[in-house]
Formats: sequence, structure tokens, C-alpha cells
Amino acid sequence: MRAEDCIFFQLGRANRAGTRFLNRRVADLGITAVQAMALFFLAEADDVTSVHLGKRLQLDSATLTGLLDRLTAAGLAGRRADPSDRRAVRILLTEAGRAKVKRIKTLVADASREFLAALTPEERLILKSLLKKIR
Amino acid sequence: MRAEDCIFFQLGRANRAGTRFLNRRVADLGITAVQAMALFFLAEADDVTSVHLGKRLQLDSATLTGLLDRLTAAGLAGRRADPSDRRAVRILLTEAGRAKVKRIKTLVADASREFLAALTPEERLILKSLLKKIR
DNA sequence: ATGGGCTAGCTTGCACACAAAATATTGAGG
DNA sequence: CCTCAATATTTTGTGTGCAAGCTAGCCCAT
Repeated sequence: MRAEDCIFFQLGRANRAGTRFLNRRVADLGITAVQAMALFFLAEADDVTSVHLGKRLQLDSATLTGLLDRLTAAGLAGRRADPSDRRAVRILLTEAGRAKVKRIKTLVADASREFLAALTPEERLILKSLLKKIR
Repeated sequence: MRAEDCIFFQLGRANRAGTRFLNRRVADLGITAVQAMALFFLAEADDVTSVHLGKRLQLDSATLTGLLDRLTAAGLAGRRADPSDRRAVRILLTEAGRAKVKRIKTLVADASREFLAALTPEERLILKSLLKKIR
């Protein structure tokens, strides 16, 4: 098999292209692509633990520590103690974070359309369903 | 749109899953998933410049500097001066690197099959062709 | 021949990403 | 109650990734 045909390489290449693309789009908001997705998820389910958010984002807890540090430093999210479990932390969106999510959603939707412009609507659905199958 | 349905998130999740998977498989060889792919490419086209390899791997030149440093330190690859362009560097596989590629190819092929086990052969072809379209 | 734009590669600085280990806390069983 | 395995989070160390900026070398047009 040729290296170009390796699924791991193809996934990596597509992901790098997507990340670069989205990073440039959200740079105006002063955030990164990953931060945009994290805020997007938090807008849907706030006041969750780090573990819970990690499972949704499929990110390591060590990665989340840094990510949340940066979102907190930017005033977009915050941590508060979990009242029922002193090990846990509950993550909250700030008002500034919640306001920014509105713009993020628009940017991400536009970027998605443009990024997938070469695909027909059916192909987009197929791609998404196939990506979901191999997680 | 829900965050889970965002193509950037789905690509990232699939890629993280693939990278984790391959990293564990090639860890026995003392290398990472990215290093395995770089050696795979070098086995097909040796004695190329850094720019050329970067285009094939779709990696930034800054990323390649570090990657090649590590492959060189591991004794798997090396740099030599380009005779016709004193700015350029030509990248070579060492004997140890070339020997390791044989095992890498087997591991990667096995890992690919297993990673895509949930997909039918047709679905695999479709996925690869769609990933190629959006690069 | 030489000035100036272009290219190759490296450095710096920052942001993911994960493994392994450390810390603190919980909860189940004796 | 006490122990101890399990869980939540952080820390540490290493390895990608990219933007921006640097140096050295190339080469075209004047």
C-alpha cells in the first residue's frame, strides 16, 4: 500500500486542513478552533464536570486543564467547586463567553459550508456518518 | 446545528482516535504515529528536500525541523547537503530506518484494517475518496 | 555586477494532545 | 470506623502543529 492511501495519513491531512481553515476564521475573535468548539459544546451543556466535557469533546483531561486555563484567562469560561463532590469542578460559561458563542456559531456554520464546498449534500452526509462509525 | 454535527469536530475526533490507535501500535518500535508515516513516505522517496517531504506529508517546515531532529537522533534518518543548492537539505533514511520501515508497513496495514473494521470495503473506499476531496 | 525579490530551512513562541504519575476525594466492603 | 480500589483533576514531560520572523543562498532584471 502506498503511504498516501493510508487512512491515518488521510485523516490527519484532512484534519490539519480543517483546523487551519477554522483557526483562520475564528482568529478575529481572539480564539482558536479548539476553543471555539469547546465554547460551542459548553453553550449546549453548561455547568458540567471536566470529565463530562472531556467525554463530549473526546479530549484527554490533561488537555482540558490547559484549554480551560486559557478560556478562563480570556474571561470566557470559569470553574466552580462541585457542591456534591469535592474532587470535581464544574465548568461555566461567563457572560462574555455566552455572547461570543453567538458569533462562533455563525462563523463555524459559514466555515463548514465553505470547507465542504467540493462535496454534494449527499456526500457530506455520507462523510459524517462514516466518520461517526470509526470513532 | 449541534456541535457534534460540526465537520471540524468530527474530523478532529476521528483523527484523534486514529492517532491514539496507531501510536499504541507503533510504540513498540520506539516511534510515534507521525514518525511512522514520515518513514513510510521516505521509504518511497528518499533523498528529497525538506520542502518536498513537507509537501507530501502536508506538514509545515517548522514541524518538519523537529520531526527530522527526532528521527536523526533515533538514528533512523539523516540530513546531507544538497550539492546543487546550498540552501537545501536532502533527507535520507539510514540502514536502521530502512530496516524499521518493513515492520512499520506491516503494523500500519494491520492497524488500518482493524481501525476500519466497522466499515465495509466499499465504505472504506468512499471515505478515502471523500477525505481526498476536501483537502 | 548588483540590487532586490524569492526560496529553503531554522528559531521562537504558543497551543493542542496524550501518557504517566501525583494529589485529593469518594464510596463500597469488611 | 477503616481500608482500599476507583474516580476527578492537575502536573510533568514529550511530541506534534502553525504563525511570524530570521538568515543564507539563489537568480532575474537592470
